[in-house]
Amino acid sequence: MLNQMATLDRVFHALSDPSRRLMVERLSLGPASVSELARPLSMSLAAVVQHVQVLEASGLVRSQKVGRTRTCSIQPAVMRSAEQWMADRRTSWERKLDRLGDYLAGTADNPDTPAKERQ
Amino acid sequence: MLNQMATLDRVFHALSDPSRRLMVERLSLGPASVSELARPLSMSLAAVVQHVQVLEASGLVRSQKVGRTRTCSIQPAVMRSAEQWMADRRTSWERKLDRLGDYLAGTADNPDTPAKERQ
DNA sequence: GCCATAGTGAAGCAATCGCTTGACTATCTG
DNA sequence: CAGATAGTCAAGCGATTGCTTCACTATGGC
Repeated sequence: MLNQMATLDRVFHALSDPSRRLMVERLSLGPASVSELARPLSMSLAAVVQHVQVLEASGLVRSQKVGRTRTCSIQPAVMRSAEQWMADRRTSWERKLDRLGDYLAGTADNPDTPAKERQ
Repeated sequence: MLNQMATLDRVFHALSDPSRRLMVERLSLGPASVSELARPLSMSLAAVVQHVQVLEASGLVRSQKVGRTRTCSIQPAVMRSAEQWMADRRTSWERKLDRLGDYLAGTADNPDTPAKERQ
């Protein structure tokens, strides 16, 4: 729960960069080498390697070197946990809105009901 | 699609900070003032205001000032679109893995099948 | 063996981040 | 009205980002 916090830091930070998101999009179609990831990116290969390191540190991507090429692939676990974090907060808020809607509908003909929310 | 990119930048960046995520968690329970958001955070009120501005610029949070207090609340739309982005990439990758599994299972007794993947 | 390919490591640099402080402005409350 | 509360604005500062360049080390194909 303490470490989970730092993981979410890294995952959201990793995804906050458009070049890194492009790499993830490419990798969602299948594994790729670093040079393959670099191809559409108009920046030095060294810069791409640094992006790969950020993705790898976040747990979103795993890579292994075979011969002289490093092949990267997606690791869906932490992606799912970041999704889950967002879904939990969002649905919590949306359920709250729904309950408020029900409350307002239920008290429309009974306006003297106290403002305290129902469970 | 061009603007969507920049929005995702801001949303993921906004969520990459633990203090801002804590604010979102608080807000998922219901609206709150800036001071309320500041309470558990051991930093100056000015810093909290800056965090609120980041959240607001991302579209995750909306706020309005009444009297001297600014009340913040969650705006679930962009949260959902960030979730969707992740889910799309993750499921694309997972479906790919599934097809690979099917392929390997289907050709277990027919190892001469070419390596090209099936559609 | 030679040369192109694929990556690594380190230094450096401008821009951005997260935060502080201090001065200031409203808005309530007694 | 006096003082506390809630927030705003701006300057500044150290740390981190996202790059670059240069030098270097494998590895692979002819």
